[in-house]
Amino acid sequence: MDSIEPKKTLVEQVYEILLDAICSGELTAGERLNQDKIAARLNVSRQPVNSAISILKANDFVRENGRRGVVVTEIRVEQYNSIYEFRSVVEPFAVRLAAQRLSDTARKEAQQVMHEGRAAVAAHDIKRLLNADLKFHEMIYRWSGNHVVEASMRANWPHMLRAMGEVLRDPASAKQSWDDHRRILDGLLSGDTKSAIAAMTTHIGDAIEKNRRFLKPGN
Amino acid sequence: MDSIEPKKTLVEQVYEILLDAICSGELTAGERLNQDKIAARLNVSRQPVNSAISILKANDFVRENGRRGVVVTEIRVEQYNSIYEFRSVVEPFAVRLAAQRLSDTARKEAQQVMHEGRAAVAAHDIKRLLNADLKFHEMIYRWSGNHVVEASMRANWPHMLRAMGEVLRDPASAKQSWDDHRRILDGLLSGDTKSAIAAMTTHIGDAIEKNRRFLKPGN
DNA sequence: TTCTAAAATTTCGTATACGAAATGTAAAAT
DNA sequence: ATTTTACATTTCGTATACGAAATTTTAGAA
Repeated sequence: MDSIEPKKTLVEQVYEILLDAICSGELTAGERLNQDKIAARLNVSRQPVNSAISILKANDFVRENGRRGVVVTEIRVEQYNSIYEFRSVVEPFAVRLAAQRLSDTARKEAQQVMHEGRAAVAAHDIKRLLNADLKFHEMIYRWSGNHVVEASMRANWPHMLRAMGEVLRDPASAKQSWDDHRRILDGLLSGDTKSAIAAMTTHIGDAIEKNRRFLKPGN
Repeated sequence: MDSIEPKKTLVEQVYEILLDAICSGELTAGERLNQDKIAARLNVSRQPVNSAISILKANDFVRENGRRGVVVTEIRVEQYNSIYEFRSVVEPFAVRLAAQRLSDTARKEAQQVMHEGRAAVAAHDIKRLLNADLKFHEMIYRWSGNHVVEASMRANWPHMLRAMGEVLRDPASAKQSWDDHRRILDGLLSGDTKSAIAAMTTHIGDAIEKNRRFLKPGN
């Protein structure tokens, strides 16, 4: 029997909708958020919208306008560099931890995730690719058994989504990415931790390189 | 001329007050937060309290009760292990980055922070020690020039505060801690990056060891 | 007394109301 | 025509109001 799902409040729903809109680019950087309009659009009162925006602000997805209300926080290339610099240490670390703590169901789970990833590559579906990518890395974080690793990366992922769409539009990059994923999992599941870590390091290094190429500086 | 101070909203003020109460132990783990009482206590309406609690919930400082309202999230020893495991990689990394990006004012800043740290040790003042410790590590994060490192550690710091008080109550530990800090800064400022990183690694390793001794399992 | 069920009370999420500050507009003064 | 100033409008932060769900209390039945 499954545990009871905790019915989401309007605040949480609004938060998720707004965050998704920001990450997908529906709300562009610098764009102002009008509480009345959002409330009307979502058919709720202004109150849950106001609360949701407070959370977005606390998590740095929007910032004070100075004048009135808030605007979507601009992301600078510098911030992507920071995220990738961070990942270049944390992701291989997660692999190292995962290697020590692999569970019995890992192999089955890995198969499913790889399958979905390959399908997304074949389908050339950006949204699906982003989702599959998230699933892969979240799986590694989970396997690491370290909740702080999970939480820290989860905090950064929405920011990354805003850039990854660009990179994954290139089919060759998408395929390369899942070849890397394959190599990481092979290493992990065969007990060859060193090569798994090396594969992850390369994977992130490549991602940095691609971002540098696809993202124009000055953003 | 200084820029205009961004007057804090009630929501932000309430959030900070509640977070501080949680970190300092004034609100204990498992304790329920009553919106009406908090609002009355702080002389505000329930509305900003409600918003602040939404943020606390999103950041995992409180959790749904199941019955009514929210309670302060319990911290398990396992979570401290996760935080320290995380720090054992991120903190030396921050030192490595800081070494590459040291600014001109670093030496002066280091002196001030060390001075305050020594004073706090001498004064046997826990609150002051916690604050000085935070200041030291925040300085390193800042020097790293990586905002994600800064943000990730800032997210974890409140959780850590809840345990650090215990450890720093031991004067010997407090002194040891600032001897470590000294060694880290000496390495950084003299250009001996390797020994700075090694000192930080030792520092975190010691902290893990102390936590293991001071914190009873099962918490 | 102990159990049960209905009534009263709490307490939350959300809607609506209100005042203040910022923004927009239009008429008067230059 | 341009600038200034007074007035209207927008829009936010916060207070208050309201309904629903959970909890507690109360009262009657066993």
